[in-house]
Amino acid sequence: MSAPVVPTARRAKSARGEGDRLRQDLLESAANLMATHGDIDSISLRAVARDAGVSATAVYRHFPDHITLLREASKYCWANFRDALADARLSSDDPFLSFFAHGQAYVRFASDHPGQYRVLFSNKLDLGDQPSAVGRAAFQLLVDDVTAILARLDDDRDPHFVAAQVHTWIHGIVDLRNTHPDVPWPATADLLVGLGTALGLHPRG
Amino acid sequence: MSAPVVPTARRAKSARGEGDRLRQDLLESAANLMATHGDIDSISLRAVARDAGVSATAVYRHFPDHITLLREASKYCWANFRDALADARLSSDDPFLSFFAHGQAYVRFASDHPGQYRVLFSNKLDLGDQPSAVGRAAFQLLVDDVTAILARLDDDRDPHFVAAQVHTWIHGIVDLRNTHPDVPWPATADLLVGLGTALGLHPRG
DNA sequence: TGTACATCAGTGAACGCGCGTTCACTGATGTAC
DNA sequence: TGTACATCAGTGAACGCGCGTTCACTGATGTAC
Repeated sequence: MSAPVVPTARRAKSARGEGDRLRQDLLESAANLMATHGDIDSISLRAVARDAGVSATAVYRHFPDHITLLREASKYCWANFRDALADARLSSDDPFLSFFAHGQAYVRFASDHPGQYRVLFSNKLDLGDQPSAVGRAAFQLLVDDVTAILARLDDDRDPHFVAAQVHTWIHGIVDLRNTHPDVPWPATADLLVGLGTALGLHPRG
Repeated sequence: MSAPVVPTARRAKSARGEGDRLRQDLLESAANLMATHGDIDSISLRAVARDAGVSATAVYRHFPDHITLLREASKYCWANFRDALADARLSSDDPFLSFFAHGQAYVRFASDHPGQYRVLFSNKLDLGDQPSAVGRAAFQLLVDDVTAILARLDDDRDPHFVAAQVHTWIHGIVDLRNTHPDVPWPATADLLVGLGTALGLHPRG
């Protein structure tokens, strides 16, 4: 039923005190597997170990069990997402540009790492509070952008509501494109411009 | 790792010539498992058989293998979706009412059968052409609604583009709500009204 | 400077499990004569 | 009307597999004396 199991090259043993390197490598491997596979809880501990070039038992030196490995890998994806958004932060304080840059970073993350994106926003695994804290922070970033834009436009709509409109719509755009690449969707850029127009978030004039 | 395996009540054997009843029951069971589980390709043949109260080998009387069972179950979900939309068809030919009824039916299907919805719109399984034919038909229904509405409004936007806007947005709304029920989203009804307003699809006056 | 020893970063065999699939079978029911 | 037989709708044991996890181990490296 699954792909044939092909061991990758054996990983060189870490030097004395550098044992944490394997931990990072395992998280990387898990994130890569998510990126290609797209579904978090069918990724096996042994597959992650194989991808990292290490025996399955070596994983237990760094994670107490399978589920914790997956949870930590999910946090790792959230951290990547946060970094991608942070990198898009502009020195300019133009709220329209900031909004646009964040939107672009969001869409790019989703299309560059579709599996990781699915882990973040289409994940059934119970992960505790930490990752959703990053999610809330990202949403707050969006609320801030929208608040600044509405202020510039003298628009008295509720920024939280408009931010929720933006998020639900963008998610739909990138999720449908990721899961149905065969369907002839309009270009993402056109849909994003259309979003800004429909929601009245473009600069006037 | 998984839930303990509890056999359900043994199913009574079908009478002579009614062997196809089990086939339907297996599809029902698979759809139910998808509805609770939400992920199609980690549903085992044995779990479906167990849910139907039948031995694993009995499945092979109706489906050649595991993957075909899942594919047929996916088609079954698509048929359910099509029926849900068809039931929403109104005798009225008011395009605004028709659009609203279809939207409501879409959202209700997604919230009543989140697992089946995920199978339709967030599914990685390769299923051939048949189900996406239903998907295209459903999208065409949406295009028809939008075309009629734009005609009434003397609006010259491209109906395909506007329909894609509607679909991406509605998908984002229901998908985020299904996968993140804990997040305090605005009410779905408010988001749908907001969608109609933002996209200029409400009747004038 | 040597050496005994503790620690670190792993390995490999083994377990019991659920899985998909194959195989030979069973028992009820319809049908030909 | 009886009876032999074919067919139907399944069952249950068995297989090899990958899985998560446990266990005893190995070999390199740092450290106390």
